Amino acid sequence: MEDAVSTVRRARAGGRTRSKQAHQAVLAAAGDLLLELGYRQVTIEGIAERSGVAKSTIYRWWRSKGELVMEAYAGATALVVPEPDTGSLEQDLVALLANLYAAASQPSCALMLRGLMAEAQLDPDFAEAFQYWVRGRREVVAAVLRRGIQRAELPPNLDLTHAIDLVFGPFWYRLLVGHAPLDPADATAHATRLLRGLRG
Amino acid sequence: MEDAVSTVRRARAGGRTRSKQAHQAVLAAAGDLLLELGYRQVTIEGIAERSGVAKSTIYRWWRSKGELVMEAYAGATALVVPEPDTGSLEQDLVALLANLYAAASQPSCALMLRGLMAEAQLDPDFAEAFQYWVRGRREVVAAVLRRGIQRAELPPNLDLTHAIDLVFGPFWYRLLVGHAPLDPADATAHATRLLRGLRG
Amino acid sequence: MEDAVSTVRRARAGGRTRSKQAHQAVLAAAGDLLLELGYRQVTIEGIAERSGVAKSTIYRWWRSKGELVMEAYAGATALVVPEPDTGSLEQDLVALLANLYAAASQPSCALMLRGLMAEAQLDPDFAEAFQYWVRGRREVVAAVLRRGIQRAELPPNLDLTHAIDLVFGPFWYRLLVGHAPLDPADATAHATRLLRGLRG
Amino acid sequence: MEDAVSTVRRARAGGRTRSKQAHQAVLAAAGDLLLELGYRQVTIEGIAERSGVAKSTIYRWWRSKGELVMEAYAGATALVVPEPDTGSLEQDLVALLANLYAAASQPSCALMLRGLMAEAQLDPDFAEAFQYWVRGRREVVAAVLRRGIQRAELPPNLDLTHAIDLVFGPFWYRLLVGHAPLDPADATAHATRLLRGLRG
DNA sequence: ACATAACCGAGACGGTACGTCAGGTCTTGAC
DNA sequence: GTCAAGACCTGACGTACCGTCTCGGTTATGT
Repeated sequence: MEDAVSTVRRARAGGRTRSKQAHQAVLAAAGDLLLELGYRQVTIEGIAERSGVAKSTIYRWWRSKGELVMEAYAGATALVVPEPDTGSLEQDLVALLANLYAAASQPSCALMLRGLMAEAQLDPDFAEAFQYWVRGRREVVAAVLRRGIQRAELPPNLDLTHAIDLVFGPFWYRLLVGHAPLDPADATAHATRLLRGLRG
Repeated sequence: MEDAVSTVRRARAGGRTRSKQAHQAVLAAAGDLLLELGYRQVTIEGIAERSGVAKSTIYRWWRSKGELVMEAYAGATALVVPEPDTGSLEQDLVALLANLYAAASQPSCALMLRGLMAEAQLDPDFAEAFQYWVRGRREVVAAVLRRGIQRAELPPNLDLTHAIDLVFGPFWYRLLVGHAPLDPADATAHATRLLRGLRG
Repeated sequence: MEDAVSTVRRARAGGRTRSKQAHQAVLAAAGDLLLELGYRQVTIEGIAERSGVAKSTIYRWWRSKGELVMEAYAGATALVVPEPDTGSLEQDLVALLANLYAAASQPSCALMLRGLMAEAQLDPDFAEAFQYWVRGRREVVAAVLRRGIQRAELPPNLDLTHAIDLVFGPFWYRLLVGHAPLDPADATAHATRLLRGLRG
Repeated sequence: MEDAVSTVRRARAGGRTRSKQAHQAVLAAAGDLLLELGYRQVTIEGIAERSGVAKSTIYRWWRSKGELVMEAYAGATALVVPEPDTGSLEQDLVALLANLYAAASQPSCALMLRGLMAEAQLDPDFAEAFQYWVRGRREVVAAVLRRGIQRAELPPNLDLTHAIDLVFGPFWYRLLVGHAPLDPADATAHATRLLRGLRG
């Protein structure tokens, strides 16, 4: 993951190799500070100080705060939305949504997700990276839905894009607006209503 | 609307009256700059310069950029999502969503909405004002759905909160992530799928 | 004193009369704040708040902080340097200097004097008012010295201006630089050396 | 001189070296503006603009306007009052005072000195720096007087502090109050009267 | 083995905007 | 006509971070 985002930048031709230690320290410090302060209060300078890594070193490897935070978060979240495969579409969706809701119930995780979404609105460069990540999450759901189509649990002409929007949309909306809590218990209701809408 | 947000601050007891002119100039400048530059690039100093109003005067009436922008936007958007009442739940929803999608198709409007949502993630104070506004929008939909229940187009035990999330959630999600265009033509499909999900 | 500085400004022609109360409150507040905070920290706004008098009212009667402070201080200091007349030049000078040193030993008085001198350096308008006051003090010493000349204790061709500079100069210098304390006990030594210099 | 005031701040341990160019530009701009506008009208922002150096860089090296001006002036004035050594006390004093009066006759120099003295009254931190500088000037005079004592031109029990006050006091007093011009021709008279006072 | 080049720390630098403060002017309405 | 209240423009304040740029010093190759 790391490499995909920030390494493979120039062909090596001698010279000191990149310090894994500095790299880790930066990501760790970024993660810690995000949890402590929230996205906006986190600054590159703060991360530099906390991690003991020079500001210029950070700028060498990440172009912006958003990109850095993205990477700091990417590893952790890989586990969060594993692709379920229970044999039943409904159970798959329930599992998936339950996972999602559970993750977002952790305040730290919720804060990060909200900060990332905010940054994506404000920084076009970061938006691209963020969208790339989102597409990955969407693909997981797409796979589940495709299996549902194969099993004839869903109509073959289903508009996948819209369908996936119905999975993630209400979740993000509630996460971002905060008008109601994100209770993992709601995952089942969400999934049920969702399925009814998708089935012709 | 304006008054609800920033006036009624202290009862008049002598003193020069607040300049309507300055107030308007600030909101106008804020609106213009938002369209030109996008949320992040807009600064209080820029607004002050453009409007010819002193920075301190701006800070007297608005605590943050977000609050100001909120007010600048609130008036304009009041028209955008009027409550439809066609006699048919489906047509009401279609009208409502079509309006929503149409508004968001204007890049300027989309930019504003995204900026506001971002700010709400980053500034707790602003989040409150934003949520207040969002609740207003939600209430419009709630009224539509309640009429649907009265007409027995929807089950009486419908969870309104979840239902409204299904209306706004996919819309905002697509607006914020930008993985697919917000085509007003999709409003009908969205409404249809939605209704199927809501009807027991 | 007060009137000389700030009243007799416009011929009265009906209307509400000037509030003596406001006037006193301002001077009192100014005096208090000067002692509490020192010259620089005192602001017109602070005086307005403390005295309960409107800022605009203050500006109506005094053109600047310096002028106000000057007036606040003028009454009090009238007592400080009364003209001594003991019959002996030496004793007159000792009395005069002792008075001076004693006044400056009070921190509050020292602070005021230093603030006034500072303001005089920075504001030409105020400098004029300040110089007017200083000339009054100098005249007191001039009278003492003239009596000394009459009694033949001093040469008749004495340069009074230089002579008075020798009286006040070292005093102010020490007060302003603060390199050594202003001990009233030093007044005698100062007077003695002074006399020796003045006598041909 | 410069180093004593603002450099030798932290031992080099990596990091870009301080820009002599920026340093000089700031001092030059400060000097120019002082002459053009006078102490009070000079602002850090003005100096930043004139010098082309960022405000933050100025604040990095000087804590206040006074400190900066002090340094801007300190170098220039080092030459102004060199220690005279003519072999005769009287001639030494005359030379010294003539120098002093001549410097203060230049309006620019007078303005600076007055501004520095004012600032010293208003800012305790600056007062310390100013006093340090004053002590240096005093030490020059002390050396002259000590030679006078060695040559038995002055009594051995002379109170040096008071003596030096008599040298600088009347000078500063006249400079600050402005009741009479500072004519270099007066230096001789001043010195004469002074000596008479000091000699037992 | 040792030069080369990329790495890294420190931190100075020019910037931009921040949010605050006080100054001084003006307007309103009560007395 | 004076006064308290307080809105207003102005301008400077001192701070925080930004992203860039030297520095001096430290590794790992790769020849």
